[in-house]
Amino acid sequence: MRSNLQSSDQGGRSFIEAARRAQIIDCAVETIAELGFAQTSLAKIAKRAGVSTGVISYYFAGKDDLIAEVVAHVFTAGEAFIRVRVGEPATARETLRAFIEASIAYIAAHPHNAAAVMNIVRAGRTEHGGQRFDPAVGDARRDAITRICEWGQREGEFRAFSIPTLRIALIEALDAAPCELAADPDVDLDVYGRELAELFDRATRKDP
Amino acid sequence: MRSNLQSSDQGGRSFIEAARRAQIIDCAVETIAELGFAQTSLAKIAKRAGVSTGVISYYFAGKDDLIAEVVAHVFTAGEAFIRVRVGEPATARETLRAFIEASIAYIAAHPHNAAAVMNIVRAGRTEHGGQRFDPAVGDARRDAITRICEWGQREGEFRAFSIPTLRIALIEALDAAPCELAADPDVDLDVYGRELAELFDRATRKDP
Amino acid sequence: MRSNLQSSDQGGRSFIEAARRAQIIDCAVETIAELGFAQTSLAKIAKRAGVSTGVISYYFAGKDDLIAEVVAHVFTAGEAFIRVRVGEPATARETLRAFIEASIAYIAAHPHNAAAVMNIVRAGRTEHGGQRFDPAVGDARRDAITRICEWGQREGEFRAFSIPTLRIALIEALDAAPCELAADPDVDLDVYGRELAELFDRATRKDP
Amino acid sequence: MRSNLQSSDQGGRSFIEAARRAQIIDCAVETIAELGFAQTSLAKIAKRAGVSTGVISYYFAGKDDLIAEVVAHVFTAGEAFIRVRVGEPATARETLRAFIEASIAYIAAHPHNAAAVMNIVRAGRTEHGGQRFDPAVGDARRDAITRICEWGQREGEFRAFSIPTLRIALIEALDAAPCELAADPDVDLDVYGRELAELFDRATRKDP
DNA sequence: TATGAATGAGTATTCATTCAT
DNA sequence: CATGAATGAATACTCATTCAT
Repeated sequence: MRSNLQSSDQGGRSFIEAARRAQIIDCAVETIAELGFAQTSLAKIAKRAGVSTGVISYYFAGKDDLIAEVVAHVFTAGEAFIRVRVGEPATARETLRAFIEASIAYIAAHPHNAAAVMNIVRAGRTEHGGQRFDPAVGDARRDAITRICEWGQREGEFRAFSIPTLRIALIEALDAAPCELAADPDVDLDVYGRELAELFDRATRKDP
Repeated sequence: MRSNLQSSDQGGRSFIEAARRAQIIDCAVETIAELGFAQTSLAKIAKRAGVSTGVISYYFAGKDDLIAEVVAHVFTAGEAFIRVRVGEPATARETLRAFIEASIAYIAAHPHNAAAVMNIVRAGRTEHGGQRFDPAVGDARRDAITRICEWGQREGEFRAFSIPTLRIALIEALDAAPCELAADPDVDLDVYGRELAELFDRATRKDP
Repeated sequence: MRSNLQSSDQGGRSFIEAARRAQIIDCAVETIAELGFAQTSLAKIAKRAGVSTGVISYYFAGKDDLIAEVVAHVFTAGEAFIRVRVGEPATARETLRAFIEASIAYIAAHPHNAAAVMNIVRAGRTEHGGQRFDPAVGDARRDAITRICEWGQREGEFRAFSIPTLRIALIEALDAAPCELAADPDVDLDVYGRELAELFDRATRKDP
Repeated sequence: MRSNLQSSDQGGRSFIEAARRAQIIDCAVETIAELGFAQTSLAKIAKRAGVSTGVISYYFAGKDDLIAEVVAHVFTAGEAFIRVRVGEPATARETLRAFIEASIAYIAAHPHNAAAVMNIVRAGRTEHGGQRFDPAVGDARRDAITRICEWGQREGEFRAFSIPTLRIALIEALDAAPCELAADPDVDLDVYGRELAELFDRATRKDP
């Protein structure tokens, strides 16, 4: 979107618009995290946001669009958080550990975000297994894991495992964390993150 | 009424009843596997079964009852399948590998069953993370994994990892398989199972 | 059961039929008295009777027919009970008192019968106020009251009140008893009957 | 938002809302009065109102809420009507007569209101005789009758009858009026009211 | 922009009734 | 005679979406 397309009152409209959208997305996150995706309706989101239901329809093309934006928003924030945390370790092994711990750290830092999105992603499979909301949204994460694995295998740090299999196992283990946390708020995510890092380090590294 | 009449009557009745219940459970499985749990209604299940919606209410106390029976049916079948496949290996390591490969083999053998139940279980989280349909249904599997891990650690085959963490990672990796298969029917579950077994073997075994 | 017994022995058939009908009517009474008319379904009646729902349809033309028979049965029994109790007093005043006390005595003797029928009668008004089930069923009672009043007025025992008005007030006061008793089982119907008799005696008698 | 804007906004909103609620309550009254409570569904009420059934759910929490509002609305209106009509007579006897005649006058003035509510109240008894919709709604009337009786007995105007018995008889006689009127529109409620007043005056007053 | 009233399709569930066995 | 499986209409209620204001 070019700024001149924003047209007449660019700044004002887009500021208001961005604020409203962000507010609605936040309320959607809270509502889903609290009630579960299946129990969440636009009316409840609107109520939490203190606006009328029409506002949501005004700013989003529909429920699916809102949900897709929720997912995109959380994934984007998560990626940024994780990228900063991971930094640029020298080895693939270090990177993988850092990636796992950073992923869990994001969940610990924003449990509602994570819970909402996992709720959506896991609930929202549709015809023939496709994800319902923007299947591309997790691509960056999948690509990141793939790159780490390829790097490690290329460098001889990692053994010759099937990357897709590892990727699935890792993503699922990460995505389970919000559910576990929601089910038992006393779960220590630090421990979970460290244990997971150790687990996947051993699973991937070359025999000594 | 003579006893053989009685019993044949009962046999006939319970045969029809069992057949109808099985048919409806099957159709529920198919529908959920195809459309996803959230998109599945009793009307759609009934339509697939070629009966009126009233029939479902006639044989099941309600939607939750039907879903619970679907889950119970699939889990029970899965447990039996896995128990036979696993047999009684001599070591915990062997048992863990066998358990993982048997679990994936069940999914390969009954992909719709597995897809439906995973869909239900993952979609059906309620307000505070609790599972909606008979949370006890997965207990047997959780217990089995826990016992294998405790056995291996006791015998010194396994290192001192956190059993809950491993259990979560393993269950999630297994439960992801139906989704992956649904998303891409060309996925080779044999490979997935073997890779997973190797992955978790390395993750759990004591350093050589 | 052989067909010649079946066909030739009408007594047998009508005995079975009468027994079944009586059994179903009884169970309908119990169910309505316990659950209320609106909460009563044929399935519940059948369940209480230990028969299948088809049996009810077999012996009664439909739900309305069954309900009408329930009402008729209870009214008939009540009339007989009351007729015996009232006997043949010498004066209209005595007869009115006896009628009131006998009516309440019947309710005390068969609270379920009375509760069920009052539930039906009061719930079952339909378009434009007509009673839904056999409006003629209460005619005998209405006629009886009318005759007593006419007698009393003719003989100069009663003052010149409006007979329809008194009849309504009296019937309603009698029919309220089962409800009161159901709402509070400790209600003393003896007292209620005597008080009502005194009340209507004073309301009808000629000034001394 | 300035207060007058606020109030005009609220006024506008609550005007539409109040109007719709009133319209729906009216249609519910008409439907119940015409078809009877048991035959009344939200769909029929909505159809009469010319709106979709969703509108009723929009303005009322559910069927029970709507019915409760119907009852409350009619009872409130009735109480106000009766209070004005009765005024403040000097004696308990006069008050009782006035109360009875005013009660019947209200029914004559708003026959549909009265018919609907009586239909609801009489149909809506649940399992153990309790009233289904806001049992407290008739308390004011019961209290009023009780107070009049206590007053009259204290002052020596009334004889020593059982107040609960009289109260029941009186309320039932009043509540029967809408049914009688519905069954036969030619009934002269003026006569009915005067006759009832005379009847209960004689039933309660002390012997001369 | 924002409202909130209104819609209409969709939800699970209940029930009187029918009918092959 | 009796069963109980099956129907199909009706029930209250929910919700995403639209639209006049």
